Amino acid sequence: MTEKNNHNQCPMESILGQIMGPWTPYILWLLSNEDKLRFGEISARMPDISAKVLTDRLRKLESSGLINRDYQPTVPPTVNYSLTARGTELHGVLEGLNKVAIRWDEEDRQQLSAGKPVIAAE
Amino acid sequence: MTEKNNHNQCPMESILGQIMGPWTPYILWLLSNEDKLRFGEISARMPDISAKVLTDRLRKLESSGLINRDYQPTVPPTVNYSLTARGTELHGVLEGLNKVAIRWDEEDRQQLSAGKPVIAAE
DNA sequence: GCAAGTAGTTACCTTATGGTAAGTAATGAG
DNA sequence: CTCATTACTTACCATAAGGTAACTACTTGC
Repeated sequence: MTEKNNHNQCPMESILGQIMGPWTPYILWLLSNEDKLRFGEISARMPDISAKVLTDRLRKLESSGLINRDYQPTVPPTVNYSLTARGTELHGVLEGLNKVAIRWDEEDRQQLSAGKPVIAAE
Repeated sequence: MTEKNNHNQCPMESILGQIMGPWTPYILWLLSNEDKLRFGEISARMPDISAKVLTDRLRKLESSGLINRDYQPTVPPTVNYSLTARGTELHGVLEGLNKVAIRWDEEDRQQLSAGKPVIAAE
């Protein structure tokens, strides 16, 4: 990790350390929309992440208290992930971010179809 | 980068690719509160980031169109960074995140002073 | 004429991160 | 008896990311 340990300075740094990093917020976003997903379902929605890394992210989110891991010892095993109460508190933020994302995406599309290059400034 | 290129799938992935990653959202958070900061000021507020990495993050944010770089050829040089119009659109999201961060921080402090260990579950 | 000050850049090296492939457990199907 | 299934774990290796130190430019102050 680059963002060091938590509990040092401002709360913002601490929360960023928990939810930032590759894939992590996207996982939260998926779970915040579907309330329960199996490992394989998450994996299918994120084809570019390897099982190793996905496991790692899920473990970290679990130890931060943001997601629950529900292991059912069926054969083959069933593991469901869902947001904790704390995890659901991020829903509003993630939704807000998604709205911005959609807006920018639309703007960029229009720019693109208008013939302009790629980068939008100012 | 791990989150690959942009413009593939959903807008969320694209925006996360731009603002995610170590330090980046914190830089945006700083700029979204102070509307203009010199390189050295950002650096002072983030003592753990090296000049090399900070430069890299600022360049990437600039090329994403989220911040402006205003280089004044004084001696010694003055370089001011500020959010672009697009960059300011993240203010609400960052503020929302900060509110959650502060709430969790308070909760964790109370748990801590109540004697409980470290990790909060469910 | 030497140091200071800002905002970097560059080279070099170490560490962290991530991918791939193989293995594991338990059981039901064929 | 073997395969398929799920959700991993482990070992091994390649690449990416980041730190440190040194260096640049230009002018003012001493």
